[in-house]
Amino acid sequence: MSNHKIEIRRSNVDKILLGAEKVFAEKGFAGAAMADIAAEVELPRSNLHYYFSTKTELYNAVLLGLLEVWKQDALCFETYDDPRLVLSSYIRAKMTHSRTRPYGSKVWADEIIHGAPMLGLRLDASLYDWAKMKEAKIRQWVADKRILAVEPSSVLYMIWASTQHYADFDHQVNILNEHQPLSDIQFERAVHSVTSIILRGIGLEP
Amino acid sequence: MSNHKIEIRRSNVDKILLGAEKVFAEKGFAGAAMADIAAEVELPRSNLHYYFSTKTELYNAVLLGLLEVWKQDALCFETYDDPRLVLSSYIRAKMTHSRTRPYGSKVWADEIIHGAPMLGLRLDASLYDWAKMKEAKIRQWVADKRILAVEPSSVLYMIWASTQHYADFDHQVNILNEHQPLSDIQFERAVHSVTSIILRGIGLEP
DNA sequence: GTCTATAACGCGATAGAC
DNA sequence: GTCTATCGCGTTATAGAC
Repeated sequence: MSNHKIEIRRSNVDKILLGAEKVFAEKGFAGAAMADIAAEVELPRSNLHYYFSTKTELYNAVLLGLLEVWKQDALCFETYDDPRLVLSSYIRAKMTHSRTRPYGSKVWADEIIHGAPMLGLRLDASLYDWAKMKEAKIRQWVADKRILAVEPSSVLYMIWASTQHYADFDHQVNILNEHQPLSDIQFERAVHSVTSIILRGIGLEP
Repeated sequence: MSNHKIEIRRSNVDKILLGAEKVFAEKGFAGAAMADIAAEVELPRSNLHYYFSTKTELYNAVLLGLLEVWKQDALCFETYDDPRLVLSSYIRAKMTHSRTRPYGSKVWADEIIHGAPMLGLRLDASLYDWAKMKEAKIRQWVADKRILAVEPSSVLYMIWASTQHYADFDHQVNILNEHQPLSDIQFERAVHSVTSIILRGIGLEP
């Protein structure tokens, strides 16, 4: 295949993945029609089937891409050791993705809420060891009396839930913000609030 | 209509609403077929249409019932004044509903995530004044120096997100709990963790 | 690689007998 | 009030021309 054609392919695939992320976020897997996605990316329906033979395959490609993105957010657990630094970096990374990839967050939430019918056992394989490592680190901080005696899983869940809320429930957030999306300043304030409540909540001075 | 028939109607309507809540939670609005709901409640499809003429009407009935349930959880904002008492009561009420009505929580989350296409402007009408009253109370606590200077909306969002997480993302929670639903004891621990992190996070000794 | 036409199917909704 | 049969639409996926 010529370089030119490879270029076309990559550009189309990327465009389709991003458009599909938006449409799946807005309508859910069952509610999203391939025609909707085709309209979003301005390509004919059958062109989508050329790159992704079924809707399920396209949806799975979107999900797998997101899994990679989420994992990046938690690299700070490996690079740092100080609980204040690790957690504030993690919260900021997740909040930033809630702002830059809100559709992705919604697709992910939708999939988990419905019991991960597509991810299936792959979720288990991706999630378990990854999350247990984070829990172990938090548990170690507790053992070393660097933070208060808290349930590690609860801390993780509160961070996931609180940060993703700004993406997944943005409709509600906007209503309560006088029907406006949060400004950059308001968003920065939200990052600060979530961070300081979590840090202080586990016994750290923010 | 005779009392007997009224009884049949009420019993059937309740059964359908509860079964529909489960199926909508598991498959989403578009993914849920009337046949699925009919199978769940063991009634013929057309019987459902007798009570709820369209799928949309049934779905709306489920949503409106949930709105009432959620509002009940926040009554403590009116009955108490002490921030510690109000917030711990609210968190407990919401956690309890996450445990007893997980399907309801998921239906609600699904609807908001997709931009409240069915609730539409009714969400606005139900949510705005209701939430602004809670924010005002938190803001007053800050003004009276009973809690730290926090963003009232962030506190609400963290409570909503953290408590609902145990229902909406139970699939993930269960995976990380060795593929078991949380036991009563584990759940009680989770309530305690969320409560103490939030309270301490805004400057209260739990 | 792109696009049109169509096959095959699932689903919501209703008509009408009981 | 209950149930069976059916209509008609929307959707996925593919076959095949260009």
